[in-house]
Amino acid sequence: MNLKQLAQELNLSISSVSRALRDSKEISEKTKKLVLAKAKEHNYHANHFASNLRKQKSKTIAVVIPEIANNFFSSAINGAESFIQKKGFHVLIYQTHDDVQQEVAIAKHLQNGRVDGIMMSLTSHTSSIHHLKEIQHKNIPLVFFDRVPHNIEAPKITTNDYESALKATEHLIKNGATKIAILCISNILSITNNRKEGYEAALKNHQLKINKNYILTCDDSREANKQQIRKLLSSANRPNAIFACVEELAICSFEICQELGLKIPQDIKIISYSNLQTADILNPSLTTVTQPAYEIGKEAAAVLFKLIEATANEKIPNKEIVLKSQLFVRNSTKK
Amino acid sequence: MNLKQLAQELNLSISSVSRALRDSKEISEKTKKLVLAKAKEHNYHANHFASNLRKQKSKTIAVVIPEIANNFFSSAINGAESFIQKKGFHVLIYQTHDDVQQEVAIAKHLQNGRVDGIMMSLTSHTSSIHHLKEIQHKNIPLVFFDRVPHNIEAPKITTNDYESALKATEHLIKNGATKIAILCISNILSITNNRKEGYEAALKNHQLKINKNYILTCDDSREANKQQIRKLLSSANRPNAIFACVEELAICSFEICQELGLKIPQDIKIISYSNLQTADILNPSLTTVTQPAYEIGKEAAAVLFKLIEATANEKIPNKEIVLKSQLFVRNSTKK
DNA sequence: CTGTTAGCGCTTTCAG
DNA sequence: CTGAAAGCGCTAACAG
Repeated sequence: MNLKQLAQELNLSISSVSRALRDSKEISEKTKKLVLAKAKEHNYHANHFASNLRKQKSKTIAVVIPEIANNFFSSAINGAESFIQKKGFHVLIYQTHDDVQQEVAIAKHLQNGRVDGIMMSLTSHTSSIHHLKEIQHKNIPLVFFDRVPHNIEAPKITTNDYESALKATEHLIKNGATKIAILCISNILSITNNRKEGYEAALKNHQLKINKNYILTCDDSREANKQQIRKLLSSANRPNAIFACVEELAICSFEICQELGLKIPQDIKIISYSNLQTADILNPSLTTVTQPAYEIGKEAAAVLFKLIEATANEKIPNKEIVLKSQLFVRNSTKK
Repeated sequence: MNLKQLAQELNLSISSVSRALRDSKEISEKTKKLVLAKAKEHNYHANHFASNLRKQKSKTIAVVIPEIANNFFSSAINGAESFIQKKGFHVLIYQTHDDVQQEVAIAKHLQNGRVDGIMMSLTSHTSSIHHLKEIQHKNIPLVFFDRVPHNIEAPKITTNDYESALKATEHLIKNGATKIAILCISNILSITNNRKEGYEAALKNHQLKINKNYILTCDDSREANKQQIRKLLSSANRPNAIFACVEELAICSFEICQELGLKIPQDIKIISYSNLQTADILNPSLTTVTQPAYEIGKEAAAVLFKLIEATANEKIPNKEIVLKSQLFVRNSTKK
């Protein structure tokens, strides 16, 4: 069922029917009703591709993230969607699985014009930004969030990793920790660097030495990470606290502690960046620093729409918006 | 940059360029190379809408789920995507937020032909299936997973809720539970009914009476649910075990236990259906029954592609495929 | 208020 | 092997 057939049945021209369906004020109420009724009767829905081709816009936004089965990103999507939906747009989700090649492939694909805007969070290994520049050259509005590139001009929404890490580390120090290890992920990402810097600043502020052996850089291999942590926690000079940059590493640490018979928090305190909303309930010994995932997604979407709705002559500043993380200590926040 | 412009620059016809780009064997290797080089130079990408309009297919699949920020569904999407991507298709995700109206709106929207197939998991309140029938009438391949309707002919992928609930309840009984409560969600959903039936069967098998007061039907209001559980656990005849049909209800129970000073598992044992992969690590006192979320998504996608790839005369049976859940007891499964 | 018409950019016969 | 041309279904400028 298409416009042509509808028009024939109604003895109207295609354009009148089209206009009636789109509630144009050039059409009389009477015809509108007639058309609407017929359309409903035949369960007519305008072809998406034809109208998009004609209008050169799709009312859809692409969200590119490393992994969907990740509490942070799924919450961020939720925030983004809440905004996008209000605008009557749709969401197309692409996962890179933290693989640069896939990120590049997706970036190429998105140049075909199927979306009106793109929200992106990079893989841990993205260093070349050629594929991102290409998108910008095609004038497709582009906003980065969380895992953002530092060498490209574009709006970026991030959290204050530095400050949060500093607070988290200080929390450990205040609770008696003296030898604090940090578990990082890939150090290409700015989030890792910021978190590490916050950690180091906290140590300095409290006259604690930075011990290189206490700084672990982990990767995607769970077993290798556990081995590193095991070595650290079995060593003569083992730390009495751990700051995990991501939850996965905190969980690995839990397992190693159990393996080695170390008690939490007596023998060793653990604090973690976490986006598993229920983590603190499921495990009272885990103190967490929580990123406002939902808000980041929502804010990124809001900025993206500013770009989309901006007229050609208007210029939106490419500033970085920094949202605050929350230190979430179970004892002090629960009644 | 479009075909026309490319053709002009190359002194070729539009159709030749189009063919070359799609690697047609009607084109000489020489011209192909020329075309490919030019295309790359100009960073050309075929317009998605134009080619879809022409070909009447989009190589994209819609996945409709209640909520993305939910471990089960995000894992299911992951499984689906792994399959869909291999086929060179894309994924369009729609959230209903467990709202029937939104589900209907999405179903209507998807009739515009923007996707080649649909995977769907219903809201807890979907009872009318008119909007689902409409999709079928438009001959858009449709597959249901997890939250499936019982009164419509279509492929459905589910887990064996009955058997899993039975095993979970028996696990409690074997560990000394005699008064077992069940926390259900909306009883329109077949999953709830199956889980309840499994629970009841286990009780019968062990000569335990079914106590109506021990069967709670919860809804979307966290506070109301907690109030119900609080009442149950403060009552004179309080149960010594709980089987939670969803994790959220287990977490509520934890909180109430803490509030009332009940010890787990001494005073009360809790077992839960759970899809939070890390739940057992984060909380050793929680025994879980885990659905194979990833596999469900993957299987649903596989079945959907059978429908998509089936020729008109072929018929794919609309049978329900049941995947097995896993009982996940920390002590017995960890080394 | 309604109709005619010219494309949007691409694929695909059909004709050479 | 290459080109001309029709048309996917819709929208919007233009004409009445």
